Amino acid sequence: MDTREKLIESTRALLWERGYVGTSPKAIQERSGAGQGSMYHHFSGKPELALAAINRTAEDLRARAEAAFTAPGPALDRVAAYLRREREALKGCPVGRLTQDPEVMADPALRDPVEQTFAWLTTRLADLLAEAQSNGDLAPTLAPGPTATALVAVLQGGYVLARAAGATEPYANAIEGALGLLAGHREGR
Amino acid sequence: MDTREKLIESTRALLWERGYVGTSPKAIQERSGAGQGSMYHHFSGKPELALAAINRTAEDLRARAEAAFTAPGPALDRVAAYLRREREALKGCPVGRLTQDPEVMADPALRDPVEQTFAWLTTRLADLLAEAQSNGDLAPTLAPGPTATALVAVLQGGYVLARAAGATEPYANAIEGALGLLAGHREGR
DNA sequence: GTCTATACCTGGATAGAC
DNA sequence: GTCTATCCAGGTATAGAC
Repeated sequence: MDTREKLIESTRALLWERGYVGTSPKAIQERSGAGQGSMYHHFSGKPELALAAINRTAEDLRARAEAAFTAPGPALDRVAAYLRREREALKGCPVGRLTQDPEVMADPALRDPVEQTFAWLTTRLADLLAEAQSNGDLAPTLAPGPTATALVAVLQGGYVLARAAGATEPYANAIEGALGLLAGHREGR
Repeated sequence: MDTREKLIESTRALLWERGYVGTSPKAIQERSGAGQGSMYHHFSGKPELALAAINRTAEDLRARAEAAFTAPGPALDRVAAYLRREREALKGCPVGRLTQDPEVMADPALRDPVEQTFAWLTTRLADLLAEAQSNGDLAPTLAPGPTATALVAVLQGGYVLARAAGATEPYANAIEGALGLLAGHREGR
C-alpha cells in the first residue's frame, strides 16, 4: 500500500472512531506512518483527505449492501438477510456517525456522499419491499417508502443504542424487533 | 438566570449543536456571557460543566417522555402519541448524539446518564406494549422488549436520516413506517 | 516525494488582582 | 464572584532543504 493509500485508510479509521472534528492531521500522520510534508504533498489539507476517505467509505457501504440486495432468493428474504448481516454495532455506522459532525454537515462536498448513501439505501430497500408485495409475500397495505425508511432507521438507531449501552444486545434486539414487526405482514403462499 | 445557570444552559445548547469534542470553554463563555474566571469559579473545568449539562438534558428527556407515557388513554395510543410527538428532527437527539462522542463514551461519569436514559426509555416502552397486550389491543406474538428497542431505534435513526438529508421528511417517514408496521399487530375489541 | 523547521491560532486551564 | 494576564500543549498549515 503506497503512502497516499495509507493516508486514506488511516483517515477512514480515524473518522469512524473519532469523527471529523476529533481527527487531527497529526493523528493521521502517526497512524499512517506518513510524515507531515508527505501528507501535505498528497492532499491539500484535512478537508480534501477527509473527502477521499468519506467517499470511499460510502462506496464501500453501498457495495456491501448491494451484494446482499442482489443475492439469490425472494426479495423479502434478501431484506431480512441485509438487516441480519453482521455489523460492528459498538463502533457505530461509519457513514451515519458523520451526520453528527457539524463540520461535515456544513461542507456540501463532505456532506453529499452521506446524503446520497442514505437516499440510495432507502430507495433500494423500498424497491425490494415493493417487489415482495408484487410477489404476494408481503401485505400490500404497507407503504414501501416509509417502511424502508423505518428499517434503515432501525439500523442506525440500533448502533446508537448499542453504543449508549456499551453492549451489542440493544442492536440485536432492535433488528429482532423490526423483523418481528415485519413478520406480521408476511403473506404465505 | 444567574451565571451558573447560564453556563449550564449554554453548554447544553453547544453540546447539542457541536458535541463534546466540538465545544470549547471559550465558546461556552462567549455564549453565556460569562468570563474566563467566572466559568472556572463555578466549575472545575469542561468535564464538570458538561456533566451538569448532560444530566439536565437527560432528565429533561425523561420528563417529557414520562408525560406522554402517563397521559390518559389506552397504552398503545400513548406509545403512538409518544412516537408522533413533535421533535426537532434536524437538530438530532440531544442525548443520542453524545453516543458518537469518543470523549463522552470514555468517561464513565459522562456516559452514565446517556446509558441510563436509553435503558429507562426502552423499559418504559416495553411495559406499555405489554400493557397493551394484556388489554387485548396488541398481538401477544410480539416480544415487548425487542419491539420497544426497535421503536426507540426508529426515533434515533430517524434523526440520523433527517440530518443526512438536511430535511425532516425521512424522520417523519421513519415514524410513519414504524406505526404502519405496528398497525398490523393491533387487535380490535 | 519526504523531511525538518517554523509559525500562528485555539483549547484548556491556572494565578492573582479587584 | 469576576476580571485580566499568562501558560503550555496541540491543531493546522507553510517554507524550504534534501
